[in-house]
Amino acid sequence: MLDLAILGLLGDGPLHGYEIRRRLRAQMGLAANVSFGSLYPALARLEAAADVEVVEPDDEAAPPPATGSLSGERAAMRSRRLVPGRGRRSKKVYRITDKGAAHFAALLNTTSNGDDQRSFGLRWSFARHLGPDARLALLERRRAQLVQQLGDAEGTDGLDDYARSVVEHAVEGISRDIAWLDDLIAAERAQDRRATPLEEAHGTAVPSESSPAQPGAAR
Amino acid sequence: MLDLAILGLLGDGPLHGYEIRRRLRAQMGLAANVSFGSLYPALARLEAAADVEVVEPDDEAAPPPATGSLSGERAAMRSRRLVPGRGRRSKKVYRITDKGAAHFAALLNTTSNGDDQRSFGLRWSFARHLGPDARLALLERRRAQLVQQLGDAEGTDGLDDYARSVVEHAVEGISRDIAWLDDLIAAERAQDRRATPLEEAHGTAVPSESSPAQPGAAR
DNA sequence: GTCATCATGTAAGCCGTTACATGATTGC
DNA sequence: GCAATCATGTAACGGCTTACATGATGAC
Repeated sequence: MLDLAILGLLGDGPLHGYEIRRRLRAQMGLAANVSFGSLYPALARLEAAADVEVVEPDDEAAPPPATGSLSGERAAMRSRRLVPGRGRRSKKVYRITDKGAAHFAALLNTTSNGDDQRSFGLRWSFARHLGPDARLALLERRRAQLVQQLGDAEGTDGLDDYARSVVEHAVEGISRDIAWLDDLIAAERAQDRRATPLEEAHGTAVPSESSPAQPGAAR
Repeated sequence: MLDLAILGLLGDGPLHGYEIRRRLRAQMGLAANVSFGSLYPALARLEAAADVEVVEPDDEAAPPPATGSLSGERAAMRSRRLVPGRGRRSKKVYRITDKGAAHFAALLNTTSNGDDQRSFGLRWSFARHLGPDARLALLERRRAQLVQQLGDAEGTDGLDDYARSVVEHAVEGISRDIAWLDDLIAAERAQDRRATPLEEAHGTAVPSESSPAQPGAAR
């Protein structure tokens, strides 16, 4: 799960560990309170597996700016600017490799993982890397989970006011999450219909980079 | 944290492991998906520490029904009914000891613990065992945490629609949680004022079992 | 008599945290 | 030059999950 997050962030441009952590806090589902004690070993592991590589300071022009993502490029520039001599210490900027990109796609499409709140938020953050079918599948799997959680809640008999308030608040939160998912599902369906106006939808399973995403209706 | 939950549930009457797990799913903040692999070792640990003890089948009349809590007593009866000969196997019903009750109080009042969502939900479920001051402190500590999380979120610049929808939804959720806490805090304050109408509040710090709880305004 | 469910337990291992140790950069 | 912050790393440890193994009970 950490690997997924790291590779996904690195997909927008090279970053160093400290910055990766900052973005995880700020952007991802939050509560993603990754500590250095897990982040750096994870980076080392990914480097050993050749999923990422260290960007050497005189290493420019290599990454084609085709994929866009201004923020990532800006961050890379900033870090390059901040390293004058690089006496074999200080910042270590990582870049994702082709192998890493493939690994990322595989992780993202893995259906077997237990999607708890964080896992779902993380995956949905990277939804633009998924095909329309995979997006819908992800949303509906999450929805089913939440519905089941609602079912588990049962009645609040025998609970005092404090305990009951916790359960009721939790139930409200889950209900709102389900409503949110329903909106997202509707938006996805609408976009799919727009993309293929008079076609019978058939085996378009999980194409990795089909429509340009950016539905504009995701709220 | 698991210990806290177990001891708290056992405070309402004897239970066996399977039932404890069922209640954790159903009642506690949910997502408390404790598995047997952690529950049973925890019970064994608590038993070794004399925080809980096994109820022997011909062991009745011992616990005075003073503390109330119908559901707990009913569960105990049921389990007793279900054990005819008890050939040294099947259900193991646990009861909390005085030592365990003290341990529970200590855990509940511990302020140092990192209160994430679950931890807070769990503690607030047991808020009736806390004094008015401790209750308010718990609420306000949690509120401060959420406010800080909101601050960490920052802007959503550079994010695509998918990632932005995740962040925005998370922010909404946190805002709602804060509003909920504000309601609870107001209710607690109102109740405190009702309890001590024309007194200057001074050193009433953390009395463990003062007012009979059940404020009736916690929603 | 056999199947589903209730019920208890053990073992291996992952994933991540806390605490510690250290070096580089920047502002005052 | 000193402090605060940025930045990277290691080591010990802990909690919880998964998978496995087993026994009792009740329904049909």
